[in-house]
Amino acid sequence: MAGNEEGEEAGETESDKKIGTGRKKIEIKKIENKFSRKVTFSKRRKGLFKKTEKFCQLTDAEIAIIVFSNKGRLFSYGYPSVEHVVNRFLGEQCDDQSDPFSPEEVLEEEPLVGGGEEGYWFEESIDDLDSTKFEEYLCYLECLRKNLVLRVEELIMRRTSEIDFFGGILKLIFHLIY
Amino acid sequence: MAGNEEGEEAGETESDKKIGTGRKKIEIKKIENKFSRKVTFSKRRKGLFKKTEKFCQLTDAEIAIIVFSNKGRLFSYGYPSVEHVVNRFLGEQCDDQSDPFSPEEVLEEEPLVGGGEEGYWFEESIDDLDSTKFEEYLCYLECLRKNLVLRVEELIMRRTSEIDFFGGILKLIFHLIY
DNA sequence: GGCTATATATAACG
DNA sequence: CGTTATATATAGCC
Repeated sequence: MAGNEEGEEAGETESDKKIGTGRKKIEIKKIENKFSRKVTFSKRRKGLFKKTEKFCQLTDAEIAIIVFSNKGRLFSYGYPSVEHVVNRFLGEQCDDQSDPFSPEEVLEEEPLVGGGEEGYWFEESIDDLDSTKFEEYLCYLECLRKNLVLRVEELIMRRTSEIDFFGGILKLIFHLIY
Repeated sequence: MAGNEEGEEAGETESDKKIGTGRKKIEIKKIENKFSRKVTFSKRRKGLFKKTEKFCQLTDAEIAIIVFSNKGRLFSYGYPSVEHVVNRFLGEQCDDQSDPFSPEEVLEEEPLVGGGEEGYWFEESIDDLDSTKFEEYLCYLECLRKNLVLRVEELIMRRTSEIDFFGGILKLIFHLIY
């Protein structure tokens, strides 16, 4: 209330009423001044991450936020973790929720191969393996190929956008070889 | 200025001065009431995404934000795209960008495995194969895994554009399984 | 980094 | 979903 437009003249007898410093509305365009941009980046990034944190604490949502400054520095925050959310995101790519397909999870679970979590990553040559390990290893390779075929076919079947398709493939690859 | 403490009694002759509705400070804990949580989720998500957009427009940063509501709905925003940033993020995980690799073509050539053009696509169970074929098949699977690992690592090392990266992966997959 | 005035986001309500 | 009081974020300056 009582906003006298511009003139800020005379009669400033209040001692604890600092004037002349305040904020202006800025337009949302790239800040050209390098230094100002850096300052704004720092301040707003801090605010953004803080807001992000509050958001997921309040709403119990899973979230990932990844930022690269134009200088290339990486900042990220995630709940429960960036990787978790990113993986879930990549997994969702091949299975749209508007699709009345069977709602079973496609990625994200199943060891895929009989090797358990650690997988089979043998440094030795095949000859060094005893027959049991060898059989397991063979099964692993078998499963690798089969899963590859199945998953790729599955992905092809569904009509997702190209980029989604590729994202799913990438997730698949990592899942299978590591 | 002129904030009369509490008493808001009498003399409310201004017609366009609604009183009595305002906001309280809330504590940052999971909102237990399901409906309130949903409302807060919607409002804050909107605000968060808006802020995110302004942030990257002002500072020219690359950003990805991915949200899953506790009901499982996915929301995301990215500049230049979620996928781009996520991939850059995944790339950073294993290798720092200060590496100027040679720009030679990675894909497009080499049969990759000793199986010849037709590949090995066995319908029969392993037991039905004679020992020679079995060994060949084993070798094929071996090579499949090794090539997968090598190629993916190779692709990750090099900083090619996103679409090239995915395109390469896709070609690789088809090459390996068909 | 801290400060202050102002712009923005948003809780409680209709 | 619109409104309004209030909490928060932050531009400009130190």
